[in-house]
Amino acid sequence: MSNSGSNLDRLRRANLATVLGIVHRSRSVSRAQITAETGLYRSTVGALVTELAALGFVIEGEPEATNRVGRPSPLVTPAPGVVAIAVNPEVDAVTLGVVGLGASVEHRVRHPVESPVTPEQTVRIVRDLLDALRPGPLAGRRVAGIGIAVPGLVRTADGLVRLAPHLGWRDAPLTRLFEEELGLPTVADNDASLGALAEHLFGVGRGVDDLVYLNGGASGIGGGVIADGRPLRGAGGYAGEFGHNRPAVQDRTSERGALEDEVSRARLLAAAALAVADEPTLARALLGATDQSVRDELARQRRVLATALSNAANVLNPSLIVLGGFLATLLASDPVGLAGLVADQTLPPAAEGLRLRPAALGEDRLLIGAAELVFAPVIADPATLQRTAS
Amino acid sequence: MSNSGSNLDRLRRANLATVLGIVHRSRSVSRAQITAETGLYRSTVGALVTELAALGFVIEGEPEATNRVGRPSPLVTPAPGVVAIAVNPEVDAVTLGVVGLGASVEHRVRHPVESPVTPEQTVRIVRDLLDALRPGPLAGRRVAGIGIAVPGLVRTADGLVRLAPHLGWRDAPLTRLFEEELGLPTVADNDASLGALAEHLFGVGRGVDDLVYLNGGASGIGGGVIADGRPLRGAGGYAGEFGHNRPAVQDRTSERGALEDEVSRARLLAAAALAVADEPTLARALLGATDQSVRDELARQRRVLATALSNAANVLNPSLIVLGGFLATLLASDPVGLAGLVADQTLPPAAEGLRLRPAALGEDRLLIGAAELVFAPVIADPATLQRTAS
DNA sequence: TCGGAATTGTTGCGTCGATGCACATATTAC
DNA sequence: GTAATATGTGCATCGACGCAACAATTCCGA
Repeated sequence: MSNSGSNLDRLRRANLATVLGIVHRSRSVSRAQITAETGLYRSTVGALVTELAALGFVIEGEPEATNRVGRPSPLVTPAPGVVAIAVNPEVDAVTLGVVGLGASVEHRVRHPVESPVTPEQTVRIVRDLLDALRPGPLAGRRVAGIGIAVPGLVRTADGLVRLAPHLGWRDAPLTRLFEEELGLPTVADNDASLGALAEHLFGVGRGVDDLVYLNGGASGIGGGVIADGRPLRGAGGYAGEFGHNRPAVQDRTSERGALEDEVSRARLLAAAALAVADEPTLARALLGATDQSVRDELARQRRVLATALSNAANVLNPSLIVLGGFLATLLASDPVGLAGLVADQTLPPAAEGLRLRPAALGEDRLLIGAAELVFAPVIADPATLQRTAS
Repeated sequence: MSNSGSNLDRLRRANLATVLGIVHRSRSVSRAQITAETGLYRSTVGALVTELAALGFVIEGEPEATNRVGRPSPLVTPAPGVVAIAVNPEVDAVTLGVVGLGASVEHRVRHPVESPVTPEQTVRIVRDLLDALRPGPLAGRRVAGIGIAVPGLVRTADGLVRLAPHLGWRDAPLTRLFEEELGLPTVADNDASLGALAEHLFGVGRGVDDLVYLNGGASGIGGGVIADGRPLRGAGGYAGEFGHNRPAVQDRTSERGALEDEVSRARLLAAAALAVADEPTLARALLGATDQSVRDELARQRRVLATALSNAANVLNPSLIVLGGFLATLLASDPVGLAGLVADQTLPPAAEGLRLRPAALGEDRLLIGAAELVFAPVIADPATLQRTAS
């Protein structure tokens, strides 16, 4: 109730944020490009970049060799001194990443576990991993905070994990635990929402302001939405749960009829007669199959998926739908066919501008998304991050 | 590519916009309240209000009689001198409204037509209506522009009506026609999207930043979404078309299976054995019915609607779903039952924070929404609107 | 090889918006 | 009637960006 007005301080902070955001998203830009993109004057951009450099966020390097007249403009790049810790607890492992500005994943550790971890165990594992990294990748670096990609519903306001069925978590105060035990600012969000964010900023969705991301994994279908260039979170932060939607299905094969009951990795494994398989293996088996039953199951799942995607397209009118995990395999099994099914059930004007694409970022996706969560407030107000080393 | 930076000009404009926005949404606030809400200093708010008054957007009136110590703070209210023209072409009439800041509908004219109008006829009707109003309600007022609520898909970027099936319009350059013929800046959007905006700002959705609005009319079901306090438009502006979605339906009664095929006013009229009826008549007939077949049809439609609403709630996680038209009647026929069906199919955390409510604004809704479209840029930059009279 | 054109960094100054103090003003409480 | 409280008003100050002039660096053509 006391902050909608703006003053010189905020003006400065907003411009610092704009410049740092450009450097972050572009990974490397000349000062002249920043001038053009912001519309600010040369001298102002100079001062802003100098301040960001003094704060340790960017470094000014040698100009790029461009073949144009005029004085070369120095290249501004993210400083390697600031990193975020990205954490992704899953049923079979806890993955930790050290991610710098510009979404550079500088280190990744996968810590396998035999049974799903508790929140407390997750904290301990992360602490041990961080202790091990401190002499190496973390030496002399400022840790801006910890970002956690949770396979479940996270109340984003306070990082309470309301429900993570496959981990067995329920109303777990995850970020509070991390902040108390590790003393680092911690934020958490749903994994698929972070995947959407990562693909939007650094993947196939670069420059696309309205996209839907759907990921198919062993534990179901998760999703995230970018609307008008910003993550769509909803009132509590639970938005994007496409997997639990009930689309119209011609020949229902499950009782509940939710998207993730009808379109599932388990059914694909069964159709391909595989017990367990990693994603590339499953994709090869499915895409190379000549067996009619396999192709029928692929076609059935494509039909159900198409209706769900059309429902999303009618409501959200994205210009891009990004598919990850086995949903990318479903797309690859018949890209034109799936796109046609979607177009048939989508209002023509909305269908016109719609593309379907496989996700691009691979295994770094969730780490980049989780780091983005950490960097967002830092970029929004660079001056607040303390200079004290980690 | 040259505007993300901010400067003193923008700072001033942003603060003017903030203050005018507060006055617009609150209809009447004291300067002290503005000071508290913006966090700006007294003297700054004073200067801003004075400038807005000089520009003719607000007036400072007598302080309200509050029983508190201290010097009374003058009341700031929207000036009646600035109005928007709201237009809503429908199959059987063209409605025009004169709407002031603060969403005050000062005048409304309904111009019945025998057959659906063309875009060109709409322009002519509006011109004639405006000519008639000029000596009266428009005398001495500045017209900020024209906002059109179209029952169809509108490409918001340029106001091209891609498809308005019930009017028979297709790729009609509506706003261009208006601007050429009437010389007033014109904007257009889907009617339900504007309904959502109006309910968010001045209806049941006041203060709710994440809501879904669904309206049931004779021509089908339209919808609009407010996400994070802003209208969700999508890439082209076609978002919110819930009516064309295909939710899972237990006993499908239509071939296509779209929501608006299964949940329709025509089926309710048939069940109530009415040929034609206005909304209150239909509501009375349905809610007072003891006939089992009527109650069965209501229950059937509620079941289908519940699945569609759950799908929306899972994806968008709103804290409020607003139902208008005959959908409000469906809600009224069993509020607890419908809410229960929705909760059953929605993820528990998302269902927890979700309310279902009937729409509040009545027949002014679309006019207010359309006027909002006109006022938005004016509020964002008050200094641009010319002082020249209409 | 050299000079002109083009582009961009650098520096100092001007402009302008918000702030905060001191003071004036208006109301309530006692 | 006086004290306390809250708010409007005028003025000096601070600080951020824009601008103009100059310097630096490159390309290009004679």
